[in-house]
Amino acid sequence: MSELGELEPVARQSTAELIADQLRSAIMYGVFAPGTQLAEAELAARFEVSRGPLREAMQRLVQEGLLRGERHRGLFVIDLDEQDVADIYLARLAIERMACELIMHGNRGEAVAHLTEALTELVTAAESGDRHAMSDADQAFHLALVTCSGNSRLERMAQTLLVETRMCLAALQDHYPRPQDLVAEHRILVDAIADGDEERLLGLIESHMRDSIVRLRPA
Amino acid sequence: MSELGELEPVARQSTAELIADQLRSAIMYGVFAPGTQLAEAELAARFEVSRGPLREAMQRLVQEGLLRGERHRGLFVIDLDEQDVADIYLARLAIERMACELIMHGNRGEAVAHLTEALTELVTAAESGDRHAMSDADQAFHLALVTCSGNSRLERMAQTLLVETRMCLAALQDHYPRPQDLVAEHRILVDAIADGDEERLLGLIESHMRDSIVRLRPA
DNA sequence: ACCGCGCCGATTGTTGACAATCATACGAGC
DNA sequence: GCTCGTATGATTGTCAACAATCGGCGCGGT
Repeated sequence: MSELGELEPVARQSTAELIADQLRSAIMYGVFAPGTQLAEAELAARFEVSRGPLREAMQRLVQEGLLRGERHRGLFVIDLDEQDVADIYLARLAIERMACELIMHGNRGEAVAHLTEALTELVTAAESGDRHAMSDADQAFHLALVTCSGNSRLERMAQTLLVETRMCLAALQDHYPRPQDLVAEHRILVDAIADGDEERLLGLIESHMRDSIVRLRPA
Repeated sequence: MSELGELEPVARQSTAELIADQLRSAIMYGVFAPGTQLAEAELAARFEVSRGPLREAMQRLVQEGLLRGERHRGLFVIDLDEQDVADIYLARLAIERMACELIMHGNRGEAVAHLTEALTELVTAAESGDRHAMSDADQAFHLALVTCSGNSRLERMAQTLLVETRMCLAALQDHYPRPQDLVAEHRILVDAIADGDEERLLGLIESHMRDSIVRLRPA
């Protein structure tokens, strides 16, 4: 074979991780609305596993902060108030700002490549007018941004925060910007990176987040 | 009774959370060195619970990134290389920097009060010369800093990062600054907050983290 | 009518047993 | 002598049953 280096250990996710991914996705898209109780028996039956692995998966989400547990009563999807919205976006700002700095002082070229691709997806979604697809692309863009920083801890944190962001959008009637504005907002980010203009980039990210907070304020 | 508002719901932690806290602490202090496998049967016997709750607790730590799982093989404490050290401190910088900003634009007085108390503990520890106590106080100070920001998500992230920080210190022969320097480093942070000098504060936090990275470099 | 009490179904918490997989040691074959 | 295949013990993954707790209902008392 031509290259031997790209051989990776065969991915073996644990059952708990598989289930956690599905649950996280369901929570993210609002399949389980905030405050909803997750009944063990019912979910276990649906996933066709026993309650053991399911409980392991749910404990992961508790640790992640997506579920809140009341002893002997059950696990519930967290509810998000205005304070949470602000907390989430400010935490994202902290993470993504650092990611931007790392990108600017790291492999900028690769980041531009990946983000340009993510931006293309966003444009496609915007043209389709599908809000769901736009949100997906938006989320993917920001995750790509953090991934490009090369800091796996930032990436993990961003992942959770993006899920919570999506919960806000689902819960708060999706106060989303116009498609063309959404694209423009992200394009200028890529441009700033490509131009190597760190100061501008950091200002843009900050506006991006702070604007989102006020946009979602009058829930 | 004089005040009724301070009544809190009786704390009912789940068994998984209790166990997770103990395990996290053990990992943090290096009781389980990086790379060590956590044997279920042995730990379950030690905690005097069955493997069920123990596994739930361990899944929490996996989600937290403190354990790495290999299917059908077991769970292992993550190992930390030089890259991880940098990742951890830069992630901390992201979090704590934002915490500083929130404090400066929020309830500065309360923050100064809490941090001054934490600083006092640090001084006491420094005077005792006990490295362990100094690390504890150092960690408590930084956690207090993030807690004062009032952002629970930042707080949760900081908690995990501080555990990892401690792992670095334990693994890398505790390349720790001199006691008086440690105290000074933190005192100027409190001073900057008290003075309301945000720019200085942010610069200090950044130095604090970046210096730590280079200090731990020649492992 | 209202409050307290106790019962009952339902759900969560926990356990021990069973199945599947892995790591190691041993022996056969080349 | 080395490699490959196999048996074995140990550990993880999964499950179904048991125990404990919760929420709601009805009953009796005041």
